[in-house]
Formats: sequence, C-alpha cells, structure tokens
Amino acid sequence: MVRAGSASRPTGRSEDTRRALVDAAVEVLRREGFSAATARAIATRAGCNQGLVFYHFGSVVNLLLAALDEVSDQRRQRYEEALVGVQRPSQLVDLAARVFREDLDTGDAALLVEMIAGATSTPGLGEQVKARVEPWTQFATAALHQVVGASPLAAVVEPAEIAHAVVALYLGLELLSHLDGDRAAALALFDRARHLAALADLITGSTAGPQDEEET
Amino acid sequence: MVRAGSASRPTGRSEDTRRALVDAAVEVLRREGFSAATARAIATRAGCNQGLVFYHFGSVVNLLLAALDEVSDQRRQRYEEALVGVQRPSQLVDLAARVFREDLDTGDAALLVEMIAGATSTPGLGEQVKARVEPWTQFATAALHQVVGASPLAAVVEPAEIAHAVVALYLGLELLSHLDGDRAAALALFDRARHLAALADLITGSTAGPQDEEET
DNA sequence: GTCTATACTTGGATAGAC
DNA sequence: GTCTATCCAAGTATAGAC
Repeated sequence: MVRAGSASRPTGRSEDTRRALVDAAVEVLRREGFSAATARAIATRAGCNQGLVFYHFGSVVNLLLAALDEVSDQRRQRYEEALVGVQRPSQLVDLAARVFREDLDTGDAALLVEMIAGATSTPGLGEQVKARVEPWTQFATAALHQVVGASPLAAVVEPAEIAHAVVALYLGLELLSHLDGDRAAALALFDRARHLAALADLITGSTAGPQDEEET
Repeated sequence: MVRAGSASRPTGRSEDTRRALVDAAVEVLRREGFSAATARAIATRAGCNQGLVFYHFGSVVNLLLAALDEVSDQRRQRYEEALVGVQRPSQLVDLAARVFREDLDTGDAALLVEMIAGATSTPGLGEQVKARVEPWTQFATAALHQVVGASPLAAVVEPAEIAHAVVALYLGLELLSHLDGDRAAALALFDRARHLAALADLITGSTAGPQDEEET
C-alpha cells in the first residue's frame, strides 16, 4: 500500500511489468482465446520474460483472472454510469444494444466467454469465474427493476429470471457472432427488441410517468 | 472404399480404434473442455497409443471435429424425429425444453460450446465448426416455420431471426448452467416460455388446429 | 525486490517396427 | 495397413543472477 520512492508517480518499478502482463493477457484472450493464452504467448506480447508471469502472479490462471478483473471492472463502471436516468423499457434496450455492440467490438465479450468456457479445463477456475460473472447478472437484475418498477409489467416480469436470460443471450450471441465473423444478426435482434420495448413503454407509461418506485 | 474381409460386418480391425478414439474425444470434450482435449488425454481414455490419433485422423483437431460430427448427427436425427407432428407453439416449446435438458445432461451442449469457443485458438477451425452449427440454425428455422405456418403470427415473427436467438440462448444457457453447476435457472426459463407459448397457441389455433393431445 | 537462465513436463507429430 | 518408439517444440515452474 505504501508507495515509497517517487511520490506523485504511482508507477512503480514492477508495477509497469504487472500492467504490461495484464494488458497482454487481455489481448491474447480476446484474440486467440483461452487455450492459446500461455505464459509464453502473453509474455512475448508484453515484451518481457516468460518467468515474470509466475513471479508476479504465481500462475497463468491467476494472470488470466487479473485480466478478467481488469475488463470487468472497467465495463461495470461504464454500465452503471449509462444506467443513470434510464426509466423506460426502450431506453434500457437502447443501452443494452449500445453496450453489447461495444463489448462485441472491443472483444470484452469474447474474453468473458473464453474464460467461462476455458474454466471447464482447469479445476477450481469455475468458482473464480462464477464470482466474476455474478455482479453482472446482479446489474442486469437491478436495471430491470429500475425500469419495471411498480408498473403493471411487474406482475408478469420476474427481473432475476429475465436477467439470467439476457446474460445468456449476450454470451450466446457473442459465440455466434465470433464464429460468423459477423455481428449483423446479433444487432438485428436488438432492433426487434426495440420495437417490443416500445410496446412496453406504453404499459409502464400509462399508469404513471417517471414516478415513484417501490420494491417487493 | 471396398470393405474386404468380413462381408456383413463393417467392423474392421482399425474401425474399432477409430471409434474408440472418437468416443474418447467426445468424453474428454464434454468433461474437460477444449484445451484439455489433447492427443494424449484422448488416447489414454481410449486405451490406445497416442500416435494413433495422428495415424487415423491426421491431427488432433480433425479428431475433435469427428467427435463433433458424431454427436451432431445423432442429435439432429433425434430432433427431426421429435419434430414430426409438432404444430402448436406450446408443443414446440415442450420439444425444445426436452431436447435442451437432454443436451445439458449428456454434455452435448457443452461439447458444442467448447468447440465454438476453442475455435478461436486454432486457425481455420472456426470455418469447420461454423459449417457444423449451421444445420442447427436451419433446423430451428424450419421448426418455427412449421409452427407459425400461415397463421397471423407469421406477420410479426421472422423465423430465421428467432432461430438465431434461440440457438444463441441455448449456447449461453449452457455456459451459465455449466458454470453454476445448476440447470435450474435454465429450466425455469422454459416454464416461462411455455406460458407465453400458450398465448401463441390461441393465435395460431384460431385459424386452424387440432386441440387434443396432452403431453407431459 | 526484480528478473533471467535453466530444469523439467507435457504435447504434437513421424520414422520406422510389425 | 496398423501401431509403437522416439523426436522435438512448447508449456509450467523455479533456482539463482543481478
């Protein structure tokens, strides 16, 4: 915790190396997937010796988890900022579409998928990844609550259930898009969803406007 | 081409080895995932020498593709048989739920996901896997056509689009179920879908449709 | 404390035995 | 034609240099 030496610079002697490795791990996971994410491949991309992976992170999987944390944190922050002020279903769909397209393009979605699928091959990794996916489903649940609120929709919609489906759809669409090398099909779905959301807007909007919130 | 020797039995001296390897590859992919599916791991499980992978299949990925073909073919056959006679939306949802649960339990869904995700790591594999996923989306599209038919639903439903979403959802739910070690959340979704499908039944049924037949 | 050189294990592929 | 013994590259991990 103590940052001795250079006062203003948080950039330490070894902190650079750690960061370089994490960034490289992110890139390799995004582009070449889990089973190509070896200590050698990552270190080469980071421009440093392969042994440093073990010195700084103890093992390859630990480094991969650090990479997952890195992108997860960034993304969650973006998401939460974007969620502020969203109240109507169609707004939420727009947000989801934007965010999903970004994740598709940056490769963040691919990274997550690779880690989940890769977890099958490494004992113990599943638990770790699971803990990092859950905040996500939580976020989606909260977003749905925020939008459905106390409207009549609340009677027919179970946020946690929809959230699970939405996250699954997100992951599945990434798999297919990646395979096709084409995100068009995925994006077309969001257009369709927007039309449906417009209907939902009428329901949430008819009883009350941007109004009070109650929770069950 | 000519199967000399034993006339009626296609079971040759080497055919046994091939089959043992394919079966072992299926098992390893299902249980330990793509990056653990090495020539050695598979051969060990098949109880034969590791070099046979290369003699019979040329490379590890070729063997993995043979494994994918094996389960894909079996599954497609089962699906098509089950689709016969399905006419109402709720019947289709029931079929989907049953089939999905089976694939979840046998690990067939896991195998497919592993191959798709793993394809990122191996140049050229993506194309091969894609060709094996497409029949699937085709099947889902055909099933939707069969159910929507010429009913009023046809005006608002685009089978190819829904099919894409359904396949994506299938893959995503597998990822999450596997991670959670719990398929309950996925199955709950199908219950929900059944209720929605019951509404759709009314729409398709209003023009034409038999009303008996009760299935669990 | 940071990093490199080295040890050892596992994996892909083939030359050659049967 | 079928399979095994062997080779080399790639992977993880650490002992020890700086």
